[in-house]
Amino acid sequence: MQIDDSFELYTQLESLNLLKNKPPFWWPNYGTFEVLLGAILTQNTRWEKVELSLQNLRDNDLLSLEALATVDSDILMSLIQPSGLYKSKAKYLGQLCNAIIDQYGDFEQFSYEVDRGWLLEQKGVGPETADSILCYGCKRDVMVVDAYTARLLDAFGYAFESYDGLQSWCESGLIHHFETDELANVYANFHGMIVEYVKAYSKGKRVDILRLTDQS
DNA sequence: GGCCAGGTGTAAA
DNA sequence: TTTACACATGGC
Repeated sequence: MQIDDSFELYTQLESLNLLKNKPPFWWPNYGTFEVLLGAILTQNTRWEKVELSLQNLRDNDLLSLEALATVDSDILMSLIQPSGLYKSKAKYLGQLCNAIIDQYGDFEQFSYEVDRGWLLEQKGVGPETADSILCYGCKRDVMVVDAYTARLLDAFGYAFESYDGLQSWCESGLIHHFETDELANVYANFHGMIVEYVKAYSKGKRVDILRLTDQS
């Protein structure tokens, strides 16, 4: 069996109830400033390590735009050390927080006004991080794709040349099946389901798609 | 012990 | 314009 479009994949994933024990819209603290931190900290790093760093920041009252914009960089580095790549991440986080304050004032305004182009201009923010911030932090109708997404679709015989190509395939199959104001939540859950599926049903780098194809 | 994780920036070729 | 490597920690 083949997956013809992303809507078919989406409905198959939904039937597996993969998000039942997850936070709403998958990413912890969806729609808050904390998502922005997680998006940077999780780069090439396991989420459990990000949680350690976030807890360190919380214990030091640093989970705010203003606090992170001014905190001493040595302190920041030591608190996010569990997530690895901590020197770069500390620098990028500080710069990003300062840029947001300069450009938008606060996180709420940022979340309404920021666009993908502005995020991509910031050091340390590539396509996946930008889209994670837009989708899970700013509640925008943007689909995050990543190595898990590519791996799952590879198992169905799909290959994409670029991040944008993969993203377009995911979004275009869904866009006509939902109301415009539903898309942000649909994309958020879709990406979350993909990650959870691949985590649950992979052996090494091979994804077992039988769990999906067996459904129908 | 080597490969990998919810990537990105930079410098060679 | 593509490719290779560094960034850093810890799980398996």
